[in-house]
Amino acid sequence: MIEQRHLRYFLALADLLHYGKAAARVNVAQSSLSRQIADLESQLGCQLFVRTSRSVELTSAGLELQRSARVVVQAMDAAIRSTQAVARGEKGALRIAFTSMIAWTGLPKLIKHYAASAPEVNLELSELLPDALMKAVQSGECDIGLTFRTPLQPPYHYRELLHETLSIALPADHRLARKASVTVGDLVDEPFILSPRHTACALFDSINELCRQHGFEPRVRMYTQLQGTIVNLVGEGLGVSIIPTSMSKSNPHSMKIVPIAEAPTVALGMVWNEHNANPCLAAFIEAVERS
Amino acid sequence: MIEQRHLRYFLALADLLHYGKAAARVNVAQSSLSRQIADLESQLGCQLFVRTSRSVELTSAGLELQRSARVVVQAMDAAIRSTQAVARGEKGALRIAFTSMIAWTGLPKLIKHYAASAPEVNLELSELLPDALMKAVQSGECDIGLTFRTPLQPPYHYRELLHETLSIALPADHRLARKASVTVGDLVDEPFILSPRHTACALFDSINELCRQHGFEPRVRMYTQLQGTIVNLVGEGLGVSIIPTSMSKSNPHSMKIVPIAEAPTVALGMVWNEHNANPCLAAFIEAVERS
DNA sequence: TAAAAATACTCCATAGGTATTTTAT
DNA sequence: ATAAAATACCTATGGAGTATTTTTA
Repeated sequence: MIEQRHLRYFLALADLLHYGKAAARVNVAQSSLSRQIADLESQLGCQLFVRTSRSVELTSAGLELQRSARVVVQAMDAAIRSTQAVARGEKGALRIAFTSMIAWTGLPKLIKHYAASAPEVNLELSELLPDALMKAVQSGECDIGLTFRTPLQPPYHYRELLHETLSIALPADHRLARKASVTVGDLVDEPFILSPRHTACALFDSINELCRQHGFEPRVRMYTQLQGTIVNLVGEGLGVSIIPTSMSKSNPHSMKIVPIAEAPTVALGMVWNEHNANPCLAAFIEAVERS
Repeated sequence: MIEQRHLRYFLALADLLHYGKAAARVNVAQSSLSRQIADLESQLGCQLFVRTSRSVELTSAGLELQRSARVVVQAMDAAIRSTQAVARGEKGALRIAFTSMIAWTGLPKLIKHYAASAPEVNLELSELLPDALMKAVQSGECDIGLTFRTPLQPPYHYRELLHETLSIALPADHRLARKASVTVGDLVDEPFILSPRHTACALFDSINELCRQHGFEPRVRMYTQLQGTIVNLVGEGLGVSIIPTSMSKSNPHSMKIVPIAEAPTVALGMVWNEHNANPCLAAFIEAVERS
């Protein structure tokens, strides 16, 4: 059977046209090269070289093999490289799911940083609500989820990436918006617009805790899943809310954003399944740890 | 070092996803295949399969290798095939030289026959005068020469392919053209138009011999190298000639062609150098022998 | 005669085979 | 309990090395 070895030896000899030098190039003794070339010729059933004791020349068949053997060894080289690149997570596809509000936080920067470090990885992004996102991570439909803090059991993992501060969001023409300072305590009796607990558990609990510290339970007039929708509804004057500060970018003119004295935060991070064998996932996690 | 063997075994396993069946396909024991795959994985430095005792599955790296390894083995296959095709003279280039008059004889049919049997061989045809043709064969500028009979010493060879009968060529309005029958003897005192001896030795000698049999030496009024030119000059009434009969096709209306009783012929054939290593040459000679 | 390819001979690494063990269902 | 992969162990092919012979310019 003709092996890569035969072709490598052959190419060295075809290039140098000297058994001794060609043998040195491929790091074997002259006799070994001689026998491998003879073996190759006998397997092909034709002469590849015309040799005298003073010169070695390619036959036309040899010339043809030189051309085509180069293709073979290059293909082998490329196969090894690309396979290793895939195994290292430098090539392939990574499916990232994120809750819609993530797009307004610092996480896009993180994805951008990863994308620059892995230019041959195709990213498939999908926007999902937090509970659908967890299902997607669990089912393997996506490799990484970017969402609110979510305590998980193995084989699922959560890794915290950043904290978003929370701010009070008031309609621009709200009576409180004219006051010099507003605190969470001022929101007693105000109608809240929030995401349901199952949609954004960590955020919901933070807000609830905050209100309880000021001695009241928020009166929730509307529940809606997307943070972007909350911002719009507040802007329309339908209520107040406590939102991740960066969400204010979404609708800056119709709202007043008031920082909160206690500087409460909501934690954001990534979730994944440790049994997910996509090498790009490990590379992603590593890239995130380095940045 | 990763060899073709590794890839062939890998492709079998990637295809069948079962060590026993894959081993059977490549005709080795299950244990051999198992160790070769393990060796391949260790040389690549990555897992190619996820195996349990009940199932074998490709990893993403394995999937990439399956794609790229197929390319490698196909390239190897193609390299072997094309090299052997060149060695058998089924692929490559054959440089054929011929004296101009050959184009009017039966030899084009022979070239056509060969060309059909060797569709991947590029033919490079060149028209040369007989002496230039011999030089081209000797220098290796061309592989085959089609010309008049030429006795040669090794390493050069002449092989006779066909005999062209000779005919008397008269201008259509010549006084002899009106006679019921014409023989070579009638050409005494007529001005001949011939090729110089060095240009078409065999033809020149045949004509001379013919005239001598009729008791005269031809009076050559004009020498010109190309047979086509002779035919035209005869047509113009500048003299008579004895030409290969098939040349009459070149200028049929202004000439009278008269068969010669003795049916003399001029021999045509091919010449080549036995040291010429172009495999297409051997294939050509063989094709000519078969036809 | 001298440079270089081919060959003779030896050694040992490893591909391949058989038999057995391990593993997960 | 069973199917299937991995492993242990053995054999022998053949790749590689050294030394020598052959070849031809």
